[in-house]
Amino acid sequence: MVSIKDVAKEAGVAVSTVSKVLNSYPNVSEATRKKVNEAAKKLNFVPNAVASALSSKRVARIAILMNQAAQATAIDEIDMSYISGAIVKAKEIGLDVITIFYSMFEDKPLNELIAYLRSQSIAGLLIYGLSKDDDVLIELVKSEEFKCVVVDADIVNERTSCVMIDQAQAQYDVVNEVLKTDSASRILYIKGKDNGFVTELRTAGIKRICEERGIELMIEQGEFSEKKAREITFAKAKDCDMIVCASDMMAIGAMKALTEMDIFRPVCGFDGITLMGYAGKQMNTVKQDFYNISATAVEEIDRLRSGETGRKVVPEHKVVKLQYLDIIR
Amino acid sequence: MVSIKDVAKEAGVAVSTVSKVLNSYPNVSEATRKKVNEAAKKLNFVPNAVASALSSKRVARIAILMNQAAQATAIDEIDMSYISGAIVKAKEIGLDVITIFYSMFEDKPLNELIAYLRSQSIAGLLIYGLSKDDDVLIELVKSEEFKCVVVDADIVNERTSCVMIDQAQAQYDVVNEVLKTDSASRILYIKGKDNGFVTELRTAGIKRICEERGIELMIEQGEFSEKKAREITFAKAKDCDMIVCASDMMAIGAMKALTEMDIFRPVCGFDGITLMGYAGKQMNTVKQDFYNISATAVEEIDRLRSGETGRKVVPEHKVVKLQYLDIIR
DNA sequence: CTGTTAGCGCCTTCAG
DNA sequence: CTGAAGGCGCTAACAG
Repeated sequence: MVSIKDVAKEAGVAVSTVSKVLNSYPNVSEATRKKVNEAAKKLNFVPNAVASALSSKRVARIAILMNQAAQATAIDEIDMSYISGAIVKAKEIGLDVITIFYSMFEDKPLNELIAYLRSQSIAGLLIYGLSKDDDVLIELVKSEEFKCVVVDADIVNERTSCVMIDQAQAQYDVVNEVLKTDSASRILYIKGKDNGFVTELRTAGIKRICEERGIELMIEQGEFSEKKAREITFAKAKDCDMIVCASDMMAIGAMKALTEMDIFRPVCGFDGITLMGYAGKQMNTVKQDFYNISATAVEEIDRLRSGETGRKVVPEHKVVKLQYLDIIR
Repeated sequence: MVSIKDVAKEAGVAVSTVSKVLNSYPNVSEATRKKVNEAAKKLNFVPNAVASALSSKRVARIAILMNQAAQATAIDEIDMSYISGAIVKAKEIGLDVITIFYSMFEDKPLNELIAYLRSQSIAGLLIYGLSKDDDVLIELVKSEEFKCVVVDADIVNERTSCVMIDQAQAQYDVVNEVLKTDSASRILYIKGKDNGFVTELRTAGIKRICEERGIELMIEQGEFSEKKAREITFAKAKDCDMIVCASDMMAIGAMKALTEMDIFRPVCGFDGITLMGYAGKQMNTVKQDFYNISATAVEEIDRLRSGETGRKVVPEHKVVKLQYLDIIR
């Protein structure tokens, strides 16, 4: 392995000078800068990021914490978008990224998690898919041991920002959109798990529009589960004239049930995943841009790293109509 | 930050002794071992993996190279399984993992990629989704600059292993399975892109079974694209009595076309993704266990790291019948 | 069995 | 503007 020392020798300068060139310090003459660069190129020198981090005590390493089961699921599209958005943006900014599934620390106590993260010289955490049940993780965030950015959970403190769309408004908007083409007097709303951070927010959104329009609202708890939504739809669809679901997977379940029952009700989902196209011919949904949300989260962690204090970031959302033909590529 | 030195002082021993305890060297008395551990716990000491790596020159860091577009797709389930399988197994073995999308190095020359990997002290590479067009990556593997494990591409050399199921046999098996319940005299085979490493292998599999059974075979190139498969099906389905696709996405396209045409043909896919359940009521497929394939790949890279030479690893495959009800959870 | 002593490769004052 | 020297936190001979 060719080191900074070899480059120094080759260029006929001191190692410190090479280091300065590498880190583009201002006070180096153009002549020596050139000499050093040429020597580096000639020797095919590659700086060692590990040594650099150790020496400078400047770690630019963040961890992506995901709530991913070992089992693959059909909604991995969301997680995958989160991951790639984060990784690409992080590389752009010059941050090193490691991905961690928090199922790997399932029964482990908080201090073990912290120890692992510290041993890995993690400077910041990006947390996805958090629910109110994840005590250890929530403690972790609240401990303010690390700079954190939490996606889709409303936690903010000195060292923690959160990134989430305006859930209530989004739920309002998607229903508003459907009501432009379909009328409703009784809506069946299949909400998410009570331990989800977004459940109440979305529920508030649909409540508001129903009140405004004088629409009757039946709320059921679908656990974010396709199967549960399917069952609920079987039981309740006949009593309503529109079905609104707090997630795409539940919307798919509802759609399948309607197909089997052979009745029609407008249905809308929430996440805007490609998979929606397979559920039926057409469906309204909030289109969340997970890739960009994740990129935003990385920018936010960078901001925290530079000493700024935590805040709430609210990306834009859109409402779209997904149809089968949209997704054929 | 509390370091090994602080622990040494607290325990009243030398730093080297602490180091030995940490790395569980044999020649340390039980008494001092205990002293050190207590001191470490008391000071809440966490070893610095970066420093350790630098000092020992023993880097246990691998990179996952993925061919993932920025755009999310419906088949992310596969990539996600690959990623989680690799990360979980790597943590088990004690390997550090970073994920890289090779789209990030799209137009960059080989040496830049190598420089990046070297700067990150990468000891081994896990490569997924490689096609024959990826010249730079193939060069990278052939350069033997890093230990590599390539998934689903038949490249082996001194420092490179590959992991892939027996593609020909799998394609044979799935058709064989369908033929147990449906007879066919003319099969439409929608194969993958010619630049794919598995395309010819799978094609060989179906050719063999058709020859054995005296079944006529029509082969079309579907580019692994749902849309293309759909078009092909529209054009050719009437001339055949069974459709076999070299990927699930193409099978879904074929299924959709059949539905629209309102005709029935047995269809089979290849990957066994959940999404298949949305395409139709029932479909045969090769069930690849991506999670475990990826875990196997990590084990293989660990083996290479320990000095063994490259080889080909062939995991088991299964044939299953996927139906909508299977996937409801 | 334990401690001393060099580094790993790089960064960073501080003199010159 | 450049170089010498002292670490960063840890490991690895080598003595003792």
